[in-house]
Amino acid sequence: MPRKKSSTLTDVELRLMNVLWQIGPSTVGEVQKALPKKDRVAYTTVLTMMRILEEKGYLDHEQRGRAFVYRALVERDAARRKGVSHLVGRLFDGSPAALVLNVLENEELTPDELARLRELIERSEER
Amino acid sequence: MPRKKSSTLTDVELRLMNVLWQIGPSTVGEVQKALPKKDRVAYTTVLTMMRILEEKGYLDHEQRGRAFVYRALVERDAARRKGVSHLVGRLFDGSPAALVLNVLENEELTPDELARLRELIERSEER
DNA sequence: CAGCAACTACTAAAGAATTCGTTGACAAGA
DNA sequence: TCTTGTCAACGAATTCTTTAGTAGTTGCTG
Repeated sequence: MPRKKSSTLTDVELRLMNVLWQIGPSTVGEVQKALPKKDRVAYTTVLTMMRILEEKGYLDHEQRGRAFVYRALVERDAARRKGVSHLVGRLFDGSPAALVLNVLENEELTPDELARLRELIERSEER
Repeated sequence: MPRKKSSTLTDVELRLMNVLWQIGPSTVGEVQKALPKKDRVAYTTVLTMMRILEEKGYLDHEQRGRAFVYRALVERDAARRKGVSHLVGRLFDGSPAALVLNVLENEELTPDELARLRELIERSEER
């Protein structure tokens, strides 16, 4: 039977969204030029993806001169939250704490980062 | 032109892998019955997915009587690490600390969990 | 004004993911 | 033996994802 539309941004979509989040509302050409040379795709590919992203409700555009200026409708932070909760649901039995534990155990954090996290936790514990 | 094969487990694949990680090596029938009724799929669907997962190297099987007993070749923890680093790369500029911060800010953790995380951090800081 | 450059719209195409049906083998029981 | 149930193999059908070409428009430049 059919296949369900993915509820999250795909990798390629995310590459484009990341550009928009970084440099703000941009035309297709600007977005394409902002892509790292490593995985730069054709102009028309970016164009198509932008159209699709707009169809999916992630983007908006308005005309500026002859070009379309695309703007992210989804905030980066919202996308992050969604991505995290998706991952937690799929791989961590719905337990955010398990995710954090996994990261702390497997990734090397700098002393600075550790200190900030500890403070954040301590503040949470006070309440 | 073409599309690249996804380097991570897809959602549907993950549903099956989760079953195998939970109940251990199982036949197709056992896996299917173990799926939550909510998103249970047809027997042959599970069969196909298991075959694909095996092709992709995530599973292994051996004959037991007439049935195949499938076994996960990828540990849950490895999949978790991979999932996390994928997410960090796509959404958190490669910063695991940013991910942790996001979780701590957005998810409610129990006092128990907070305490455990704090201890883990304190121990990391000592070294 | 001819021609190039930038842009959008439309089209296409091919691989990937997902879901099952059909078929045929085989075994245990009536 | 015939039936019923379990199982794997195969492949069909459908949608999604990703990439990009072609055509046509418009504006700028020499």
